[in-house]
Amino acid sequence: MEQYESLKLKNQLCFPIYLCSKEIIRKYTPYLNKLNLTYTQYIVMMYLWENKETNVKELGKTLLLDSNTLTPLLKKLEQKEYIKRTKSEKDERNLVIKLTKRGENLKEQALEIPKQIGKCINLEKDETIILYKTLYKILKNIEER
Amino acid sequence: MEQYESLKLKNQLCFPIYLCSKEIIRKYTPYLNKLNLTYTQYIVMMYLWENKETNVKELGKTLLLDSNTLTPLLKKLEQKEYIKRTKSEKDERNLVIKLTKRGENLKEQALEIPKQIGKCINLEKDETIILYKTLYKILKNIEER
DNA sequence: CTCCTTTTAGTCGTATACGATTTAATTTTA
DNA sequence: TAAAATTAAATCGTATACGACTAAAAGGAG
Repeated sequence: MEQYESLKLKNQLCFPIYLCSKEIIRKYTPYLNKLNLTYTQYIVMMYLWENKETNVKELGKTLLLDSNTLTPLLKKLEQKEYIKRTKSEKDERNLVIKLTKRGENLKEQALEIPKQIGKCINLEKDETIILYKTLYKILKNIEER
Repeated sequence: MEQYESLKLKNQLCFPIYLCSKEIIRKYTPYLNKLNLTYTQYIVMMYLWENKETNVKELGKTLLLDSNTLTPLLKKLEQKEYIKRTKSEKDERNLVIKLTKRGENLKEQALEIPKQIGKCINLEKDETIILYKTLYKILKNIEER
């Protein structure tokens, strides 16, 4: 066992995670282009398709992103008229983020995407479940320490 | 079963991969700061600690990055005097990338990092192995189609 | 040998990602 | 209730990440 074994790329766990993240997102790109969305914009839209209304703080807590990333991204989504950004009346520090009709309608077109990506990733059902569980375990472990 | 179930964030596989990538890299950051490296610079250094000499093409093939990302990154590593960039004499299209003594020495300090990150991720041995295999399977599947 | 193609880096524009700081609104506390 | 502390979003600077394009060098066919 060599002294620097632990520093070899093939022994890193984060490296294939980093690669998978990049490469899967690359696979999303042609489908997302059709909807005029980037991957990060897409997961914001997903959150809104589920929740209808949110704010920067809440969204950031789910996506693990901060206002420094979200503010410009949300402005872009507003430009595309997929969302509306308005100050909350109850608490003007809060920004209310809502889907527009157009943003809501996009959901229909998006339905094709998970199918296509699933085909690309092409794992067995049980592999997928284990992977999924392990990833969320890592996230839980990391946030703890 | 709801019609839009497949578009919920909790049913996405890429989403936790994307989160894990970001969050693990966030954990790396304080350790990498001590070495004055970013995560991407770190994996470039890892490649060089293993291979001593490379070029943009070869490096990009391993890290799945292109010259548009690597060129500025390598220039920064050269500024820090961790690497040297020189045109190949045999083929002037090729850029020879080599460690400096200083870059080589950094390896010693880096040894602590995998230990610390391992503690953070905190998976069982067999979980790690399965995760690792599944991730490389995804990468293989993706590059195929 | 010369033109054409291929290969390798580099450049440019856009979009995250994030640490650090700022601004404005609200809440707490003395 | 006025000052201090907290909170939410925005701003700023730096560093990827990547599609599209450019420039320069090398290789190959006629």
